[in-house]
Amino acid sequence: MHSQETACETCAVRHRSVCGALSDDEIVRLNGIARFKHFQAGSVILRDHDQPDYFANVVTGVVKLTKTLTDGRQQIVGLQFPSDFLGRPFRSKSPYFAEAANDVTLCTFERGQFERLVKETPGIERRLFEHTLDELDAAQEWMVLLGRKSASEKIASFLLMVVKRSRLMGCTHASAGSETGRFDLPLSRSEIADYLGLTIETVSRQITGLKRQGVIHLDGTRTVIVPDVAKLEKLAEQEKE
Amino acid sequence: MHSQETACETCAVRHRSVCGALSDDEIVRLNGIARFKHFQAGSVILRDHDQPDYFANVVTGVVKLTKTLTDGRQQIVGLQFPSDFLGRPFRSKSPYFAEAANDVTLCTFERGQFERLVKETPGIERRLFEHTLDELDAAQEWMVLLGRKSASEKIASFLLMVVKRSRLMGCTHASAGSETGRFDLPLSRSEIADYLGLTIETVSRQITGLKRQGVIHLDGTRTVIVPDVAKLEKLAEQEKE
DNA sequence: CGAGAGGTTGAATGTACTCAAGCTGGGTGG
DNA sequence: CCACCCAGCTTGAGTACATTCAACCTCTCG
Repeated sequence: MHSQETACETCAVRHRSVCGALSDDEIVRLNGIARFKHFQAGSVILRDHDQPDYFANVVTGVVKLTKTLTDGRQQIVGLQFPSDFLGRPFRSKSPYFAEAANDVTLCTFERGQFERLVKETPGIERRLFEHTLDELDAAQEWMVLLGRKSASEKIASFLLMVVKRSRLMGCTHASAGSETGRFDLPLSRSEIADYLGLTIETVSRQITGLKRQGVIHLDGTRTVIVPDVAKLEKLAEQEKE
Repeated sequence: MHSQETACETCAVRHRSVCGALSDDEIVRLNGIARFKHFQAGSVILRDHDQPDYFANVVTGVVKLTKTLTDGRQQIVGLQFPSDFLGRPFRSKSPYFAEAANDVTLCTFERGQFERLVKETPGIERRLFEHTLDELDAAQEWMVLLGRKSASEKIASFLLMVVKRSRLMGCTHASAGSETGRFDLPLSRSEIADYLGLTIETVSRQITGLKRQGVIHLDGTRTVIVPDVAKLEKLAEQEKE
């Protein structure tokens, strides 16, 4: 892990991230306290119950947030994609463990400096609030998945979510009416299991099932091709309305 | 459901709710736009995908927030107790369906007026933000429960959560070292099932099990006595650390 | 007293889990 | 270059936990 200078003007996630709120001269100030940090897959970003010493935007890669029971059972309680914010403002202890799911680049802001900047720039706080609301929406949708969906619906919903988040960064193609997607899974089978409240074997079986049905194709074990996203949507059992 | 005047000075939840942020003269302004509304058990407070026309603090009773799949499966994604806030600021549509679990009193603020007040009183926005962070923490803890806990652990965790929330309003007694609790369940068996991702029969069996073990006593079907809270905690399988 | 909602209990079933073996592909060393 | 190793993944067989289906209980209300 090493740090380097940033350049907000050319930042790929600027408009989607909390920085989208800032005027040009505010960006200059932020630029002053921002540092890129790189993490390779699997490395720890934030220990639970620790006081984090920086906040961050995810620039590339995916960060997984996990909680663990005393006997070791794990649950992923959130995935942070590029443009998502990392860290709980106004909270001294992190409620979860944050880890790089694949290679990750963060745009970090030293805690004290960032908090000062937030105080002087009301637009940022509002933006942080909006991001927190998005996170809450995502968590509550996931509660429906965890509590009420079958294994196959869980897998379909998960793939769908990854398609949608990848699409934001431009990886899907609308071809002849039906949408097509091709993307890399940011998680291993066992991590998918921890995200969906399943075991690794069940995840594997369900993915194999979707492959047999022709709903997805696999290239290797991580790359997924979805010939018809609508078909996947039907299997995911969406929310009412 | 009917409305009536409020008196913030004597409000039981004032210091815990978002109003805790306000100075005396701000409270006077808020008092001007606040109206109590009563809902009897089972009545609809907020339809999903509707634009709500007011925000509210829960004053008494419990509000359940549910999401429903197209085929009717339900999941409760949140319970709002006295002092909790109801409504998503900066969002036009409610992501969930809100219903009075038991008889409920809300302290409501008409949408437009409240948004104006928030704009002029930065302390309120911060307070709303803090409440949203609490809600997010609760949601992510519940994800662990839904994804990774067994039926008996789920029931124990649920009872424990109700004990803790009831204790805040003063319903437990510390007697001779071990804590004792006596409280009414705000939910029916079938609602508990929808909160824990179980069926009503499983909920019933697990409660019977706890009763047989002597971990809880029942007075009627809704009133629970917990002779030793610590025993319940052991069965709930807490989070690490 | 009968009806009905909410709750409990029992028996059978099924979905996802556990345990175990086997496969695959990338990396290492002889 | 090939053999080997190992982690990650897949597949199979048997099991367990929660579900489903069904009957019955209990309390309240008309």
